[in-house]
Amino acid sequence: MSEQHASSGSSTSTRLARREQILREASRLFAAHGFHGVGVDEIGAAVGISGPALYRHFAGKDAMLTELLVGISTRLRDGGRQRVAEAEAAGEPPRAALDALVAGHIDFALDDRDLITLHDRELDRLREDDRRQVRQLQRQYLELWVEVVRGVYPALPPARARACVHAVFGLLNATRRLSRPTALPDRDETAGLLHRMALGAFAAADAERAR
Amino acid sequence: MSEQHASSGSSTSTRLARREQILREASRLFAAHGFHGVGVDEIGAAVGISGPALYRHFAGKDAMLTELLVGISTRLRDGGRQRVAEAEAAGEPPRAALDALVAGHIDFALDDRDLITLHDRELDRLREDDRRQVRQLQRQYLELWVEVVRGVYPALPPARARACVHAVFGLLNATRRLSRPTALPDRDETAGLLHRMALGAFAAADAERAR
DNA sequence: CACGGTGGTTAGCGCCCGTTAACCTGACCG
DNA sequence: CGGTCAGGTTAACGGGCGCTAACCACCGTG
Repeated sequence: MSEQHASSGSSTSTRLARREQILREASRLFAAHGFHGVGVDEIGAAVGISGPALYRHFAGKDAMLTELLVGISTRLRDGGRQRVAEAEAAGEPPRAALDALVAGHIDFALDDRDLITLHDRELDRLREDDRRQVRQLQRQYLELWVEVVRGVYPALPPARARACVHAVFGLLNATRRLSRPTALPDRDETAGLLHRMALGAFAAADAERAR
Repeated sequence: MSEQHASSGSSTSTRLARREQILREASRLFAAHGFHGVGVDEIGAAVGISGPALYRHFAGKDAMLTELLVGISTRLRDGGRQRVAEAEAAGEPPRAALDALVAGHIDFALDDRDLITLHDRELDRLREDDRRQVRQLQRQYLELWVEVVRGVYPALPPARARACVHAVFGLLNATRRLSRPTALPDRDETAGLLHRMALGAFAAADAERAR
């Protein structure tokens, strides 16, 4: 309401930077200790301010988690849609769209590990209406995948395709577990490995149909 | 200390049943709301007693989570070892041992969904020494898989094999997400699908070596 | 029949947490 | 130069939490 006429340039930019800084640290802490395991004082300390000062930027602790989850779900869905649209506009075969989806998800999982963790761990900590919104975004992202997968493997029944996509999400999101301690051997190498494993899993799921 | 001479038969059995009942409900609640999101009164209410009565059976809330995580990790490791030993004793090829591992893990993931959830979500809520114990059990289970996988795909370097096993764990553990709402189409069908996807992922990981 | 132990109960304590209140400061602006 | 306001501070409050204390009922045994 009161941000229509952004007054001074520098103050606005610093304010936005502070907000993003808080969100980044909050996502790190939530991913490490769980939403209920992190106190507001802890989040404040992580950005150099202390405790209640966070309420100058967010309505409350819940609001931070909500913004994180809505943001990540939206980015995943929109990024996926854009990649699929680009592949289709280029007149490429369905396989190329699936490649683009897989590559995009892997980039996301490798670059924003904390957010991926929150994304499938802390959904139930949201208020009812926010949870519904995030779930809708997640479902739209999933259905996008299902359509593309069924384009590549038309014989796969929808329910089974949905299960496959869930399973591949699990495979790709396992990134958070492996690259933590082992100082990932090489980013591109890991990405390529995950990419081929995901495609191999889909292919094997389709092969099952012809048993 | 005081349990050497188990006195009355019936009281012992009911006591053990009550303990297991508590653990079952606690795992369900922890999986649903997170360790910090569940109160002891809530756990007590789930088994028909109220609040502090739990302290007749467990030293505290932490002890319940510890027992759950140690139990599941031990079961996974020992079950895996037994299956591999049986396959090798029968003189079957390495592929059979991998099949047995995959099938065992799928059974576990389908039958004990809550425990699988806790297993990779709430590890960091343990006290330092307990966490180390659970992590060691998990690592032994993982290394068992790595050995078997390398038996099937000898050209796969160890570090990469380890990453593959992590990824496949993620794929198999994604069960918890899919069978919740969709009233899983059919248990055996789901198990078969996951089984083939896991094997397909491994095969694709090996194929990458020959790029 | 007294009695000890097992497994409950309710009351309450101390602590921590999310949030609000009241106050302060420094930058920008008329 | 005075005023406004964004963005901090500390103090405090209310509630919920894990856990302990104190008490009690039942039940099998000497």
